Amino acid sequence: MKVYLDILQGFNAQEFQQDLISWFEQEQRDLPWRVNKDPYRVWISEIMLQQTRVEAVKPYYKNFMEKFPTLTDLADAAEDEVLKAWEGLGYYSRARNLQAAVREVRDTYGGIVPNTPEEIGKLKGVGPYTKGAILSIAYDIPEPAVDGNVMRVMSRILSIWEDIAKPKTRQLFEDVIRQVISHDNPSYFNQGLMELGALICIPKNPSCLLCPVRQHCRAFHEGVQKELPVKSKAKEPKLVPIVAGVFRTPNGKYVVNKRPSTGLLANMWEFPNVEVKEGITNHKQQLMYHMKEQFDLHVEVGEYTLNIQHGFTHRTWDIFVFEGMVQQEVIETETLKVMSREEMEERTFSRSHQKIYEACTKK
DNA sequence: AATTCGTGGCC
DNA sequence: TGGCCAAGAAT
Repeated sequence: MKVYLDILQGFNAQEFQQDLISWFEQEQRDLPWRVNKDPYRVWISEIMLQQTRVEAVKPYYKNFMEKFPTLTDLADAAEDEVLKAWEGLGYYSRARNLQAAVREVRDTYGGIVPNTPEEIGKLKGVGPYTKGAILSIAYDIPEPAVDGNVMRVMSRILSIWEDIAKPKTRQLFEDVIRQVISHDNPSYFNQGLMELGALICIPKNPSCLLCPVRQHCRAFHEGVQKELPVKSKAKEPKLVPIVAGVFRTPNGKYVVNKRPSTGLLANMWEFPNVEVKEGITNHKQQLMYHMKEQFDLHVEVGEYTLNIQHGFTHRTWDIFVFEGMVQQEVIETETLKVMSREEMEERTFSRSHQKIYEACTKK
């Protein structure tokens, strides 16, 4: 905490609050979730706005409020109906967690959204940001609500050069906000910071000449507003070599398996494959060994066919594809099947394996 | 701490 | 056109 005292040295928090809040009173956008402070309505908006743009949320929010006007309506609704109302918004676990949390409020808190950090923070889908947003906006409680906007704005205002991509950095900004938040109007203070980040203090080419708090902004005075915030890029994806086998049975069908129900590409179908262990150069032999170990299948591996690269956020698969034949009858299980082309068309394969499929069935 | 989870808009 | 996101949370 001592470190932050240096950051706030000479910063006039009170004038900053006034300028920010006055601006928000004047310039705030007319948004459907700003008609009142109903905690339920605020809650829904905050969940929908997670990682989602305002313009995308608007129509969903309106529709959602017509279908589920009160907390009780949402709690009593069928889950399918809720998911249907969420269809197209993305991050669907938000909808499931939201309804579970709303039911928790109905059953445990008599239908009243709790107003303490401890209680509200326990609700499913309510993390540090959403907790502070509901408490401040709906209940006028001076809690930080630190999202990407707030970190960008405050890193410029106070010239903070910590990497905002690191999870730990959010804690620093929460501590800073606790020191400078308005206790008279925490709602407009928090919303003002986010609105400023959305309209003026935008990521690229911020409109500093229109900014209501530029006289408080250290980055502006130092001319480094475009250098902030510091946000490290995701590190270069690691190249992961993989050997995959397109094995056919004597009657022309294909051997495929289903991925585990958790983790990367959960439940998707694919051609049998294995990550190449470091130092192993004999791909053919490793694939044969994998088929024996994993599926107890003796296979004959033919010649190397093609190479495919497929990118994810943090890794790139470098797939070496071999074609081959199975030398015995395949015992099918839930996760290992022999399929014709027609049967495969009806299953879900990951993109990478669709590429393999197309390449190997073209001829 | 690192991964995963969706979608549409932007330059 | 393809990266880069945008009012994060769960695991």
